[in-house]
Amino acid sequence: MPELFAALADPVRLAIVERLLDEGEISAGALAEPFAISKPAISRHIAVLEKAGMVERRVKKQFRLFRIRPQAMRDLDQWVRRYRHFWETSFDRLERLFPQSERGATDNKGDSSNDNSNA
Amino acid sequence: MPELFAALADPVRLAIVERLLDEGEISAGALAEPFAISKPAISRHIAVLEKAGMVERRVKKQFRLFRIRPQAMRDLDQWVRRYRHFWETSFDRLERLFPQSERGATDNKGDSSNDNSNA
DNA sequence: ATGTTAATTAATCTAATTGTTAAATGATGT
DNA sequence: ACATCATTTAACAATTAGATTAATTAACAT
Repeated sequence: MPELFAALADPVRLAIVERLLDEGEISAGALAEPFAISKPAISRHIAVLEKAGMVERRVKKQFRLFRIRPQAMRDLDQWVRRYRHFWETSFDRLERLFPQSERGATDNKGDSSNDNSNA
Repeated sequence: MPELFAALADPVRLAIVERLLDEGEISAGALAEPFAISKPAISRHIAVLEKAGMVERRVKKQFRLFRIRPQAMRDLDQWVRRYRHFWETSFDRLERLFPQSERGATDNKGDSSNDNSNA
């Protein structure tokens, strides 16, 4: 899983993936076109996606065509779903585990419970 | 989004996130314990998660307690859901467009197959 | 005040990632 | 065989990421 997330962690790669999801099968050259970076750079981004199992290739005439591996999307979906309960509940799970009573309690000398000073 | 994916792209950070999802709020020290790496290293991993909006902290006594930001999970869910149609169909969309006979052959010389690159 | 525990920041090193240009490979067409 | 287009590999420079140890800050407790 970390490798799959890493594949999506680069803005260029994420854009490539989103385009493949939207448009279907696209050649390496066509994928490279919208970007300001060189073709070899794109080629290597695609290689990262392929190694992570995010895309697969086929050869057609002189072109390499790439497409998303649906299983990769399923894997992502399943990871998120596994923790679905976390954000699906009416109010946050942690609000229940550590409710008000506990959050301002203990002679609040240094207890800045709600000190989200970095929000 | 790429920053959020990047936060999950490291095995240590992913393990931290999964533990927070399973167990709720955990202190920095307790998060560090299962790992063989140093505490400063964990501290920086947590900082990455925080910067990406994946976790938030609060201070309680001398401890910093961390928890998942449910919104981050919702963001991930929404990204995947946006392309739900891709893997939700009874069998893969691309399986239909490029069935077995055509797929993955490395010596696919001059494959002049049906040009269904766009659907 | 002083000591103790918790956690972060600083300084530094190594390894991995990302990009470039130039050369090599693969696939087609003449 | 040869020319041509599409893409990848090689070789290298710059940046970022991840780890370590040592020093510093923060919060309590005595």
